[in-house]
Amino acid sequence: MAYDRLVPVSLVDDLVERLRAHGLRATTPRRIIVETLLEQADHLTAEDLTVLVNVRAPHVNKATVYRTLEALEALGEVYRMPRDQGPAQWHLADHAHQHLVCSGCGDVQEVSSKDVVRLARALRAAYGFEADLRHMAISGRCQRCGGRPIGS
Amino acid sequence: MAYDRLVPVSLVDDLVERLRAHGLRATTPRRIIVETLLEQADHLTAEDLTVLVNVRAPHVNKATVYRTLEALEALGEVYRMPRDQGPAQWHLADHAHQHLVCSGCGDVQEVSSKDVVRLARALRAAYGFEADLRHMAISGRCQRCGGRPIGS
DNA sequence: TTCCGTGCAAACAATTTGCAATAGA
DNA sequence: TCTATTGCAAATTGTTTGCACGGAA
Repeated sequence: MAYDRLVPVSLVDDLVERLRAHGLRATTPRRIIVETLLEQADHLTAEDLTVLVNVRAPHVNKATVYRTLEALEALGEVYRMPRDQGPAQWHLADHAHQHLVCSGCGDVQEVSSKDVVRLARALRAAYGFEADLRHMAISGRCQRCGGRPIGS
Repeated sequence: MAYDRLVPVSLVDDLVERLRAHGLRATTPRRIIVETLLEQADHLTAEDLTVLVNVRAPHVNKATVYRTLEALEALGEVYRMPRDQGPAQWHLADHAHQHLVCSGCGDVQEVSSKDVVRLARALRAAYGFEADLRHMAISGRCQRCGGRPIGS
């Protein structure tokens, strides 16, 4: 491997090991995809991820990236966040947080609020619904966009 | 008009009038789309809506339905709810409610909780983010699906 | 040796767009 | 009349799939 590592090998191994624990094979493309994913702390699209992966491994195909993301999603290791327009964004599920999605500029801000936990408790009590707090997108206007019309 | 009205004409007029107030024309296709939308209290996809509209007006095109929904969305009259898989669902914005989307069976439940309002207040205070509560989808597991794996 | 995972290309689903004809103001 | 809106078809975008080969177990 000729490139610099931005993420400890152990973290990559850890995630790849979890793939193997579910009967999936630890292949080179998957290893590179996982490593790239871990380097990018925040959200990115399948397309973004493919481009980044291809810097290191030009032969790795878009379809493989999709299939790997799908596999990781099934294991609960990553989340897919569909958006109003454009491709879905993916992010690691390794920490609980919520997304504030601005309908003005499209910016996504990660937050964490104990009021979210309270809301989840209320939903469980009232409807028996187990809310997944690591997978929550709240639409609205960020401070910068305020009341301005979309796209300005 | 030969078909039965399930929705008061005034409601349709009202929404069509709001289109006109924004410089948009009150055309027959738009009127039928709006009327059909008002009849369907809950969520439906652009495809669903097109089929329903075509029962009355077979010539109205899918593209027109999309363009009308887009126009109504820009006016804040309807909301688009993108989903993990499959087409987006649309609903009227005439009442505030939240969506509990079950990742097991795909079911969408409408709820309303004062804890949501509390959460919105907290987000405004902490981040200056104006959450749009009429446009909120919470993922998780409904009571029926509980801990069962997806698809079962 | 077995068969899962891959690259490639083609299919697919949802949505958007270009354009000439039509119809609202 | 003037121009927004429409139907139609084709283009785009994002994602999934079929298949034969290659590599992990």
